[in-house]
Amino acid sequence: MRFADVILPLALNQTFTYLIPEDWRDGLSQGHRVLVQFGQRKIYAGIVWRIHDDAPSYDVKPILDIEDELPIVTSTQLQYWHWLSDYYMCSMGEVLNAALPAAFKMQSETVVRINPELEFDEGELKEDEFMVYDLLLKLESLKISDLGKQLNWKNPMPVIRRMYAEGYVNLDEEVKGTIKPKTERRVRWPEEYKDELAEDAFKQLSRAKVQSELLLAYFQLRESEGTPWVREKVLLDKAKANRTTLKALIDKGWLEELSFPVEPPKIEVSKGDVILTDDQLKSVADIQEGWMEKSTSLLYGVTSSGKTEVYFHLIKQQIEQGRQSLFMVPEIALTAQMTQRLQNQFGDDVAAYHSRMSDRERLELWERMLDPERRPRVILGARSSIFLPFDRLGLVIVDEEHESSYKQFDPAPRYQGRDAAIILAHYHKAKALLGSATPSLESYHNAEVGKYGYAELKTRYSGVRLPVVEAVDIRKDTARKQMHGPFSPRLLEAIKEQLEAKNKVILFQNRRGFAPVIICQSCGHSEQCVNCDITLTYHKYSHQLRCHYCGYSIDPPQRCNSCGSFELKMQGAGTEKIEEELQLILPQARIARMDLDATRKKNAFQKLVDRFERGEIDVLIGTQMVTKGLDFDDVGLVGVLSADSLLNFPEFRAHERAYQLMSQVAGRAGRREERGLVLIQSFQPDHQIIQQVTTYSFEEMFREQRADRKQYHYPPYHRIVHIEMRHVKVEVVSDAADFLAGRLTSIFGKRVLGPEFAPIARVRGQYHKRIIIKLESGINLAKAKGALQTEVKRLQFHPQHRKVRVYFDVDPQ
DNA sequence: AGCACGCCGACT
DNA sequence: GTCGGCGTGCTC
Repeated sequence: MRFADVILPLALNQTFTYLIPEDWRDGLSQGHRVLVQFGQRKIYAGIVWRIHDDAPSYDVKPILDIEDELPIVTSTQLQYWHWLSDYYMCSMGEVLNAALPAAFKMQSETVVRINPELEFDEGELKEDEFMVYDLLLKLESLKISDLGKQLNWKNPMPVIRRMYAEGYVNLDEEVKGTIKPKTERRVRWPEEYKDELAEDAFKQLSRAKVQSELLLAYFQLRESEGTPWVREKVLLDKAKANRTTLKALIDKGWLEELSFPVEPPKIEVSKGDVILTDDQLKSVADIQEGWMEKSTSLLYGVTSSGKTEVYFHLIKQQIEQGRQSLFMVPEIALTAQMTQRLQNQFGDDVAAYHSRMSDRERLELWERMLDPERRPRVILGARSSIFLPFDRLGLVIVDEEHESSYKQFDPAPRYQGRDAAIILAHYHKAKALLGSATPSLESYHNAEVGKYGYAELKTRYSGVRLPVVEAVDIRKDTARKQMHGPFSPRLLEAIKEQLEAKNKVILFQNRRGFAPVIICQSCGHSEQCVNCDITLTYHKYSHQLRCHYCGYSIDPPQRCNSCGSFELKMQGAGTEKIEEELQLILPQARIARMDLDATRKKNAFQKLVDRFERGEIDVLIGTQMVTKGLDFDDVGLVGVLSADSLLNFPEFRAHERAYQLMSQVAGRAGRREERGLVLIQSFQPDHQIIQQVTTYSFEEMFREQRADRKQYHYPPYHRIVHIEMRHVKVEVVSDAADFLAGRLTSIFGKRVLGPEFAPIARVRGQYHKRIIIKLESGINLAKAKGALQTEVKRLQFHPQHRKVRVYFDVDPQ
């Protein structure tokens, strides 16, 4: 008897053992996708983790089906996923859920149908049973979840079970099928016909002018495309005919039709060799020298220094050795631009992978990567691309490695994409390269202590000089009431100057804490979310007050709900509001916004970028988005509207992040002939971070911040684990958190902080408490995590604490 | 996580 | 007395 331990896509910390039916004994291996029953009804597709013949002491269920001929997950992937689940303290099932494209995930649903065998009188049905019966007469089959929705019942299962027991209905577990490949129709001149027969055809069609033109067009296309199977769409376009005409030809037997899988369009390769400057060659050499002894190198390259060319050069080397490269970027928005550049260089050897792709596209890439014949050698992806089935991976590049969006927060696995990518490289014995214009403190530290190799790229090519960065003190302007909304006179003057000189302007507004809220002017009340401890923010496009956390939304009130006053005022300076204000002051200026709302639609980001590039926009107002990897010509001025919100953010990386963000956005300013200008408005212009930004003192910032990190026990000297506890009742979480913190303190001593309420104490109706563990480097991490897990499990034995949900976040943001 | 089972308050 | 709410425990 052979058994398979199967990973199920659930948050359960174990695999489940199933019997392998005789027929498949030799055909099943690790990484295969199998269909299994779990519990009394549910059917899931799981992944085979291990095959063995140790019969368990309990009854096992058999594997119901094998979904694919070959394993869809490689053993390297499984090992790596195991590391992820171990390190980030989550189940393999949770990793599986994050890793597999949705099209691979299968889950059964119970479907109800009327039992056709049974004869019965409708009169014998109870009222609720009749409602179900009546619905089924109309709809034939129905998922139980849909049935509940249709009848507006909370729990339809008891009624259904009763009806099933009486034999009125049948229940089936139906697993939704996998996505079929996208197809397109093609037509051809029937194979058995000689070409001479065409004369007969045209003779027969002499009175059907459109049809004979269509047939003629077919023969022309067959000639020009060199294939008998001509795509219908191409044919119809050429002949300017419609499908009815074509159908007539097919019916008469002069053409035959068949569906083919869509072939991806061939990509033209411009192949212009990557020619590197001396500086770039030097950094390539430095990177490779780092790789001699270390697996990871850091490339510190200022904006516009040509990091991309260095990346391309290294990727090209990998291709020459027949190895794959993963090129990770932090934002989906950036993949479109970069895919284009990569494809120009490497043709259809390039594939992209990110969350905006359809299920089918993601499935197709996965399958393509499993196929040695079709495997792309360059993958451009967002953080989730670490899960792909790589083979012979030689290089992992993490661009803009300092970006906080590499960290996945919810749901688990809460992984840091950059760190996970380094481990991915390790599992493939590949090399990793981290690149940034403002390296993260951790990476720069690792380079300095010799853990990473290090290379620099400090000259901006094309001779563009770094912009002048100036702090604008808005304390006096505010006191003297000289501010025009969010604009100081200095900034406004500078904008006007630039517009007169026909230069472009970028204005940066940090998103955090600047969402517009409606506040009562007499009592200070603002509308709160009913589920979360959060003020509802105003969304102009839907004219609604919305909660960012749970999506709860209401119409904006006419009068204050607390004191009844009609004096309600919009506050906060979101990008929308800044746009409006600036438009009032400068009615002639062409202003556009680049934020999450404005770029929600597909391609909206790219369209904005193109318009700005073509000079159709004078002023671009944006959030974090404008800081990321966009290179425009003729940006004369960059304005940071408020540095303070960045500096005062309550988290240990706030200062580092403020420096990075401001430096990145400043890097967007630059012109060929003149130096660009960057203005940073702040109430604390003497703040050391602002000073360091204006003087380009990365090194100084790094040392200061690192000293702080050391003093206050933060990374890279200490590792942080958050334990987050949630429950609907405050007392319940608080008691459990106090209890757990007490236990942990007895083990970890002063390494335990809290419990405290999370920054937003209540989300979706649940109270959040947080315990912070700070573990000094050098401590046995595995052992420490083991102890954490043991203590959390111990909560289960206390009835008053067991209902509290506990989540780990290792290396939180 | 999902789902079944079982115990207790609300209504016929 | 029945219904259905939710707390509890298990899933190979």
